[in-house]
Amino acid sequence: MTRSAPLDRDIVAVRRFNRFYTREVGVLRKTFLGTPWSLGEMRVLFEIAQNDVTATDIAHMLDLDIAYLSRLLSRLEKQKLITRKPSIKDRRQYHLGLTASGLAALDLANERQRAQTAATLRCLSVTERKQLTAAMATIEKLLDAKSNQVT
Amino acid sequence: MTRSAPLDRDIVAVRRFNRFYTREVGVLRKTFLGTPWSLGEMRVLFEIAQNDVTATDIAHMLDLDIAYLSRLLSRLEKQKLITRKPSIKDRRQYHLGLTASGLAALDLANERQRAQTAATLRCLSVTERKQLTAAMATIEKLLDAKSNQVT
DNA sequence: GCTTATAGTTGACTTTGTCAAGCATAAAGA
DNA sequence: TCTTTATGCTTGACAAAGTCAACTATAAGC
Repeated sequence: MTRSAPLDRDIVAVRRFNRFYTREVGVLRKTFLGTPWSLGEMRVLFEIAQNDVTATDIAHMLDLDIAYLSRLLSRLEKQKLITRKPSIKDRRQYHLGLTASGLAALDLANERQRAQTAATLRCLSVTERKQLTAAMATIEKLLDAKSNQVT
Repeated sequence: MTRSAPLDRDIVAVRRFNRFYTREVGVLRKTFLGTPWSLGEMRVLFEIAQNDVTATDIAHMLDLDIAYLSRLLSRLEKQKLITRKPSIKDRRQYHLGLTASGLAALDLANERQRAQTAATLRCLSVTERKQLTAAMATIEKLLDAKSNQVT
């Protein structure tokens, strides 16, 4: 298999960045930024906050196993972070909603994440921040266009 | 708490990129690109391939719990991917090494990752690829400088 | 009404990950 | 040399994450 040298170099560069960035972002792996909740719980709370969703909706959006999600939701309900109201239209479904505690948990996580990002950015000058966000926009644009082509 | 509007915009931009990129990279979460091994197993195999390492070395490099690692290594040994030779100098230690199968597994993962990256890049023009890698280099440079300041 | 599809639960299981206790060996100090 | 302490690794016990198959209840198509 013959490879073009410049493409090879680019592949190496991209893989290098992937490793770098997963390490960079990976801080929030275990407990979510010092909150008592995990990243998974947070993502589920976030989806529930968006709109009127069911378990199946969330499973699709977050690519979670429905069985795992069912137990996760039970736990969240036991912790009084969410409510499950049986649907009237379809009695197999439950409409999920946040409680006040659930909303507060989400707000806390949001603020923690904001603060962490802010701490990072404060070490940069205005010019550097502009460079950073421009570079991020460039990557998003190029990779998004790519995945549209693939799909 | 008063916030500068430009900083606020940058924070939003960075968090947006974080979500974007974790989604982008997140494909390799469960099984590693269709190989029968997990990301964790691959990372361990990768470290073992580097040089003459012990369990403690790997635990430090990958920030893994030594107990978890011990079991993971047992599993890899049972699968004939690695060897554990007792050290002569220090009889508490084991020198870890890859078997032929282990090396093959690593090669396969490597090639899969390469192929995936290549597929992404092939959708871009040479100019776009240059823009992409330049943007990645910019981000690495800015964020690495940042974390050096913090530390 | 019968069949099939869908929403969700439950049981059984593996993997990931953490913590504490324990064993053997090595290193340091008396 | 003998004791103490530190180190490398294993094991037990546990919780959370995640998968798969079986199951119940309801909905929808024919």
